[in-house]
Amino acid sequence: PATSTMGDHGRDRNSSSTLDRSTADRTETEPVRTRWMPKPEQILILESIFNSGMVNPPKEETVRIRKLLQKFGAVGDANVFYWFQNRRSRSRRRQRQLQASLMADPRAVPGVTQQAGGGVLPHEPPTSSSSSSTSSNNSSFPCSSSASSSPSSYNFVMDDGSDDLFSMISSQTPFMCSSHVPRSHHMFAWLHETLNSFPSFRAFCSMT
Amino acid sequence: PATSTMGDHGRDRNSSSTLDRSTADRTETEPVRTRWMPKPEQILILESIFNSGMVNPPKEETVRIRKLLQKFGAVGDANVFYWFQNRRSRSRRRQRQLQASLMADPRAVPGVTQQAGGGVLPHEPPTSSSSSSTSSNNSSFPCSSSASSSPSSYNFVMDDGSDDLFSMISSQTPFMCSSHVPRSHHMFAWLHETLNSFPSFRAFCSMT
DNA sequence: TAACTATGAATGAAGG
DNA sequence: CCTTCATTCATAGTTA
Repeated sequence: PATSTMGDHGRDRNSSSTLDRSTADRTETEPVRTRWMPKPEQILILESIFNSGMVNPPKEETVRIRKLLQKFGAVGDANVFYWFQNRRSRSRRRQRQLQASLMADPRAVPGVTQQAGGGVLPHEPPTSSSSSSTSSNNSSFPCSSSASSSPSSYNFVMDDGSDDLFSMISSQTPFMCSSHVPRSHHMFAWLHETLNSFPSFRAFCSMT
Repeated sequence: PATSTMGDHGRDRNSSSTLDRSTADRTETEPVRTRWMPKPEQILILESIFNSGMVNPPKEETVRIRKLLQKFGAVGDANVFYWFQNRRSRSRRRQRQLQASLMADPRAVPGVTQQAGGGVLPHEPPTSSSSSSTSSNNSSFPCSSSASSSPSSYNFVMDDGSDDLFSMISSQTPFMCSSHVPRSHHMFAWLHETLNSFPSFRAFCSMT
């Protein structure tokens, strides 16, 4: 009872009908629409296909993939479609961000330097040290977008497979968490100054 | 220091085979990517911005905010992005739950009704459910009360121990408004007022 | 120590 | 494609 099987890529009625929450009823025919949770085997397959270069399978291919995945659990065409769409999107964004952060701090090398801090969107390296605000990153990758040649057809991009269940390079860093907690008035001083950089703030202040 | 990975909270939906991407073998070096832990000052700022009405800052603004937060500790754009998204989502959820439980039994409108499992959650401020139209009514900021009246004993003075102030502020009631970029000074109005509840802030301002 | 809570970080599903 | 929402996973911190 999950798997949305919308036959077509396009639309699907499907309104999250916000039904009752809570109460784990024992009732059969559960109305609650739970989302598809791809099983590891399914992810493996999807990931493989994606990394093989088929990042945007046509409908025909999507159906085939779905049938394949179905051997390991219920799944609909839509699920497959969405999966590729999201994978594509997030992969690209991740890539873009990686590039951007790499530009800001060339020191971070692929080896092992990931740490807390997060990134622009998906995962990104820390921000450690005093990275002066130099980053005004732009769109940073010609990427595929330009190739609008064939609609909904193979789009071999050879993503470097930045991440997947298997080639995940564990990166851990000792690193110290600078617990630099500024004194309160220093904070205010700084905050005040910062806020003043907002024209709207100055306007507001002069208004009162 | 093994940090066993056997937690297994939640996870594990009937997965057919024995294979799980999350609880699988973590035999290697600890891949524990520590997650971002916003500092009190950062939370104050984020909360302020959120409560000012900017519940969904555009990318541009997100970067701005990140740079601001960065003064108090390492943080990435993604962290900010996630923070707002979660804040928004959970605020809404609480709202829904509140309303639901309110509909079930209008009589119970306690501020604190600890109950196991299914009760009302901690209070989240009123939210005129998009009553639409005109009246923005209000203006009553949640902070108010104690703070403004008299110097309600804020022993600032101390150079360092004034952190506890932030925890007070951060728990103040917020109000949600439509997810639009207000582009106005509401944000600053709220922030300004909030900050003014800090004697040390006022002192600082009058000093410059 | 285990259960619980709050919340950061993903990711499935849509809307535009 | 992009952005947003809802749900889920994972964990630092707290509590009994």
